[in-house]
Amino acid sequence: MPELPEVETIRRDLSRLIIGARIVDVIVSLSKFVSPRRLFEQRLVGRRITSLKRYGKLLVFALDGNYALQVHLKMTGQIVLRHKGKVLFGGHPIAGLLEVPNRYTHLTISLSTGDVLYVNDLRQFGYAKLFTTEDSQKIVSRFGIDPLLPSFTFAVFEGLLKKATGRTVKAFLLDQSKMSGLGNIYTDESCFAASIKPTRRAGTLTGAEQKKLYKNIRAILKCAVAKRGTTSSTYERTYTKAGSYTRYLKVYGRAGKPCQRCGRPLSKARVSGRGTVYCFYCQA
DNA sequence: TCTAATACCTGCGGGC
DNA sequence: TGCCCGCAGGTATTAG
Ligand SMILES: [Zn+2]
Repeated sequence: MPELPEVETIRRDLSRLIIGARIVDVIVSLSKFVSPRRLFEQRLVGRRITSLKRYGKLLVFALDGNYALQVHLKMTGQIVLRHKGKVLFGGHPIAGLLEVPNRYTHLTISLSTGDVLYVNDLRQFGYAKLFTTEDSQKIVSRFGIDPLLPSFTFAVFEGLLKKATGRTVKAFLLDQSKMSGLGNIYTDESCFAASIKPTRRAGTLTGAEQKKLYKNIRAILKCAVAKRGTTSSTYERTYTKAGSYTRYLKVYGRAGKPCQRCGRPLSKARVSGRGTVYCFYCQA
């Protein structure tokens, strides 16, 4: 589900409402969703939320008392904040399911503001893990560079490519230890924009192709963040404005449909274990 | 050490 | 209608 732009959208929406709030109650409905299972509730209650940060696709709630709560939404996770009778919604949309809590709610956190935070996940791949600040920092430091940071220069990108010459471009872009934040949507979109087949080996890219890929990754992610990401649902009776990047998608979800550049039908293949859409003719 | 395949889950839509 | 299959915005872990 959510990739960098969608997680960043959640982070921005939530930050305004939860920073400074204190956790007054915690309910765990699926014990394997959280860690540590035994002490989770006890350690959280009474903490104040001091910041909300994003590392790639991971959200980190910093808490006073030297704790950090890491929440990953994986494929189908959502975060919903009940605020003054309405809900603020982020992550993977489930059509027609706006009530909270619901059968996919695994974690409920009540705040001193009266708001309630729900973490839902249909496929249960996601997690909420509580660490000390130091342990959390250690985990996050192993992540690849965030492609939206100013420090992610072309030289850095080139260096990463050199260390993965044998891998497909798709596998390389999806590898969160190289860069963190790209997922299946934005990987395919970046490859199309750069006219590179996702099946190409990273080591076969020309200098010009490397540059084009780098530029398009940044441009696409920036645009997607500005558009609040890619979401297909509308959100009535909520505070949430839907993500509108959907209408900019050139290949993702368009297999068999005409390529917007050459008009021929887009191809679909399995690359690096993921459904992959590309134009056989426009992408070299 | 590197790369690829598999496991983890539930639900949906298409084909028979 | 119901059953079976493949597929879904991710990533630890395992296997080669
Ligand atoms: Zn084309």
